[in-house]
Amino acid sequence: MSKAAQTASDIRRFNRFYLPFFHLLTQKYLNSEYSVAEARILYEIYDYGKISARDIVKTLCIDKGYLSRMLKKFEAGGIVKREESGKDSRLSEISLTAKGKSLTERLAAESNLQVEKELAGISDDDLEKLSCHMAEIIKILGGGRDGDH
Amino acid sequence: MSKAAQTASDIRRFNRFYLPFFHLLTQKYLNSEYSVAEARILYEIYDYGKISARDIVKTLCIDKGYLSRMLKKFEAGGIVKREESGKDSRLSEISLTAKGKSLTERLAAESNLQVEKELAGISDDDLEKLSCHMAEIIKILGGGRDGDH
DNA sequence: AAAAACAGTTGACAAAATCAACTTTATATG
DNA sequence: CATATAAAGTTGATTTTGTCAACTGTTTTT
Repeated sequence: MSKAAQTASDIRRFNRFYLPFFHLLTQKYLNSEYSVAEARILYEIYDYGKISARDIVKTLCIDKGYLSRMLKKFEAGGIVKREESGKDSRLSEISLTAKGKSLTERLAAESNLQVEKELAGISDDDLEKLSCHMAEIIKILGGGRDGDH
Repeated sequence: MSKAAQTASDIRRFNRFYLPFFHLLTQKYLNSEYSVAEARILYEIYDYGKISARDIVKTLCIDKGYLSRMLKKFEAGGIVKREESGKDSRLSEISLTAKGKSLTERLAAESNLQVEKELAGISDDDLEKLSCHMAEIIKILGGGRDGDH
């Protein structure tokens, strides 16, 4: 068995433990009234400030029709706003309203709290190690850009 | 900010990187004709050899009606079989047929291959480290039972 | 023996996601 | 320039996925 095959097996074992541990297999986002897909879209817009639907489709790999409807719903709810892009009138610049920003921040905070709950009983020392191991994994797999919220 | 809150934030950053990296946010299982939920059920039965619907519901946290239908479909497809439990006639002992076993093994193999593909270009040394970091995370979070396939 | 709890099935329904057709605007090619 | 081609986004139809509650038959509790 190759090293890569062995590692793949280890990774899958990790996934089988890790995903259910943090409830990462559900479709509702936490206790909230939003789906995971919706939350991801909100985070994406939050991260970029201004972004086109096209780019959301690309980075999140979701159907453009599906996204279109969600954005419509968000707009109706006063969560996102759209302005025509000056250059290309097909594109719209999507951004969060003040309400949308605070909603997204609230969701992030709740998500953090939810994760925090699972960490109860773990020593500060081990928590530190946890962070390090994760950072190392990201480094090895080639990540490490993008900010947090 | 508490250590736990800081760690929660790190974990969420990890998740945002890790989940899309291994395509863990989709509902279709790989290229296969099975959903993630179906694959998880198959793995569960595979792991236990014989298991009741009740226990699948408990460990996977899915709706029993939903499961009932999936099992019906699996049975119709010759993938699982059910026998009445001797003791309690309400329960049925669910197990995989030979066909179901080879299907599950095929899915696992494909999943492994899929993961392996993402590992291309990483040195054996780093792969080793990857496995270690993951094992450490599992240890810290309190896991470490169950086998692999 | 009656009541309560449990395993599983089914029907009705809601939510999530996909697919293809279509409109409008921009870009490429002759 | 003109026409073809492609891209961004919208919409309708449909499928897939998941939820909820009612119901049947069985076991356990009291």
